[in-house]
Amino acid sequence: MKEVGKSYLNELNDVQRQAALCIDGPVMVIAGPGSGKTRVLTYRIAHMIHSGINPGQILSLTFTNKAAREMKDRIEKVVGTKAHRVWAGTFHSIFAKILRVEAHRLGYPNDFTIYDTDDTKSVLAEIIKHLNLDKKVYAPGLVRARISAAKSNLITPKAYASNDELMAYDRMNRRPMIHVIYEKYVAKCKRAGAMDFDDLLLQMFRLLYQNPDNTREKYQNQFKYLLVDEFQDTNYLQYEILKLLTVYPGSQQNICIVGDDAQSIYSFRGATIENILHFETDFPDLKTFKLEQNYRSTQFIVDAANEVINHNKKQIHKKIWTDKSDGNKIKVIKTMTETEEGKRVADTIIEQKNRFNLSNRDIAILYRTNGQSRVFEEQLRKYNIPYRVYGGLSFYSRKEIKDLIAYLRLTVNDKDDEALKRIINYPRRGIGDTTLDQLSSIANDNELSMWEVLNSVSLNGRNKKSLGDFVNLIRAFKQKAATSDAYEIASYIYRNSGIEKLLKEDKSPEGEGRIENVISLLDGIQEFVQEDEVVDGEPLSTDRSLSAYLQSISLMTDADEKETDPDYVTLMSVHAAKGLEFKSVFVVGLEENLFPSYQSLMESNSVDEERRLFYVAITRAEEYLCLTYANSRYQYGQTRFNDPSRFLEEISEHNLDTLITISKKPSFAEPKILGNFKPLNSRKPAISINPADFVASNPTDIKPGMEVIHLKFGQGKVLTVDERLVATIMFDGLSDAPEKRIMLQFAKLQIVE
DNA sequence: GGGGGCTATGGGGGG
DNA sequence: CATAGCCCCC
Repeated sequence: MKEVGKSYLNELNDVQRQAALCIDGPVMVIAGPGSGKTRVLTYRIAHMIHSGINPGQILSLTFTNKAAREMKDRIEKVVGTKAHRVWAGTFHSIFAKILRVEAHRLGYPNDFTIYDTDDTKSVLAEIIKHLNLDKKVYAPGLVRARISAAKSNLITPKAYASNDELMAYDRMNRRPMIHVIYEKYVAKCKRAGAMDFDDLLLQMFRLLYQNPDNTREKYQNQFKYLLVDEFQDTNYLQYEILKLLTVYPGSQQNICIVGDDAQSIYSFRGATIENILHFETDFPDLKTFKLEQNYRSTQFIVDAANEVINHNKKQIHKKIWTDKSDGNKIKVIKTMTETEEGKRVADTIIEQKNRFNLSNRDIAILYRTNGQSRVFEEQLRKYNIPYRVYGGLSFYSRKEIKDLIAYLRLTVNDKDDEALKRIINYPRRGIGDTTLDQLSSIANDNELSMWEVLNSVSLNGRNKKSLGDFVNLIRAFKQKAATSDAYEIASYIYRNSGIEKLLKEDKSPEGEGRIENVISLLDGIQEFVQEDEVVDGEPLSTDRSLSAYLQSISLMTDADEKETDPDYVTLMSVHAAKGLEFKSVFVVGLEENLFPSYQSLMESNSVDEERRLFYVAITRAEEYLCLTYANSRYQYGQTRFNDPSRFLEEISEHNLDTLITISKKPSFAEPKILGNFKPLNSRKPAISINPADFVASNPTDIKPGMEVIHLKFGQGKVLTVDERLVATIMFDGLSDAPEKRIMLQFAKLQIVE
């Protein structure tokens, strides 16, 4: 598309155009789902650049790297390669980039390590152990959450200890030592030259607030124009950083925030909608725009979404509407088990592909928890439908990848104790737990890194050689790293650390998969080194060091990886789907205790957040929306029976397609046997099998020839019972393998009178 | 110090 | 059900 002048502005509606053109002073855009928010942001930036603003002065913060990359691509289509000069990225990645230049002013090395959640928990576990605290009471995950919340609210360890509310809360939960752990954790990270995810924000804040060498003015001048996407998901700390960058004498306050309170789904990591309210008072000259027209979805979907979200009381008033009047009603599928749910979804995908000529890439399956992906994967595989699972175990969290990366990390930053602990005995070199404990104790007591201990203290007999070999190995790597690019050193380490040899010993398919993964990691490093893009006559990046590479991947998630063949069905969590859209969307597992989640039902108010999450889920759909739930679900080693999700009832019937009740044999689903079938929109949620009504018969009473009901398999006839009380039963409802062997002592059978 | 097998425990979303 | 952690034995 060749653009002359500013004709791109014709592609915006009135409100969108006003929001895009209003580039001076504070602006707030409240943008409903599918309202063209990204389009506004894109054209706004394009317009800025067209108006002569230096792209390098524009800072555009998003929540995923993917969103940032998309935006850059779209800006590039309008303004050309100058788009690359825009600072666009996530809060974490942009700040990490800045801190790589500035960290030394705060007492960190510029090539600091970024600790992921696992590293953090491992550091905490060590501190908890060292303090002789019970690790069951001080569960690292819990402690991490407390510390993370403190950092996100700018509460230092000292402030934490003198904060009555926090201390009282910890005492009440019998964890009065959290503030001590917090203090030690901060010190230990600093000693290790490491920042956790929260530190990337916190240290950026310190850099601006404490202002060493006038860094505050430097970045205030650097970033004259700020844009923040998904503002409802920012936390207190992020907001304070934004204020430091924009609120100062003489500032033009060119900051544009875009958000939707109805799509706030990250309060668990400290996001607060309060920020929107504060924004209005902190920037009194604010101009507000509301984008209310939904261009994405058809009428039934928009209506349903409005119905659902209106159950939340606290909201910024807006009315989302669409002019796409025709469309398909929302399909609801109920199944007996989660396996059947997977099968029905796969069937429906085949049907949609044939009837509506959809490609795989038009289709997404969205779930509340990553663990739900498995059944859908199995069924899609059966039908040979290509799919891609996002989230869950990311490439970089695979063991073999983490192992090699740990070598790279230690080579770059020898103070990185977490990396050292991971590889000091991998591959095995006879350094066991005892030695490791001693090392870490000495390190803790003397406030040294383990590497420093290894290099200074003379260790006793038995391990002397293996420890010495390890030190020499890492020294050799460090020496090589000084003169090599990231790829050369990484492949050198792969070959010489013993990892290659170890992996090649394993001839199993899994083992070969691990080698492939490591090879593709090395390929990725090579790609990084060979990056040759030139913008405005300058190379995009010049730093090909290992350190630069590690930083580039540490904030990457699975969802950010490049597509090779783009025609896949997408499987992802609802959280990960935010900002995306698909022609056809399946939202699965709509059951109480799953969506809304069990945890959310325990805490007051958090059902509202689950509802917003559901709102996000259904508004991803353009034309076809299908909601599914299963009557029973195998969870945590047992069959659970959950009511249909309350959210289903919040959609009125005229937006829904006929409820499909699925069962191979109708008799299985007949109310007269199992009872309690009710239409979906009745006041009380439908409970197809109420476990409370089910009375298990005494195992010894069950004899061959009897008709029995099984909670999961339905009705069947007992064929035999053996001496160990194992019955063979022929179930009416099971077509594949109707004969099941049931252990009567677990009493899931009721005799039919 | 290493490895196998058993038990207890947890169990959400992500940068 | 998965995994971490523990115990026990080599």
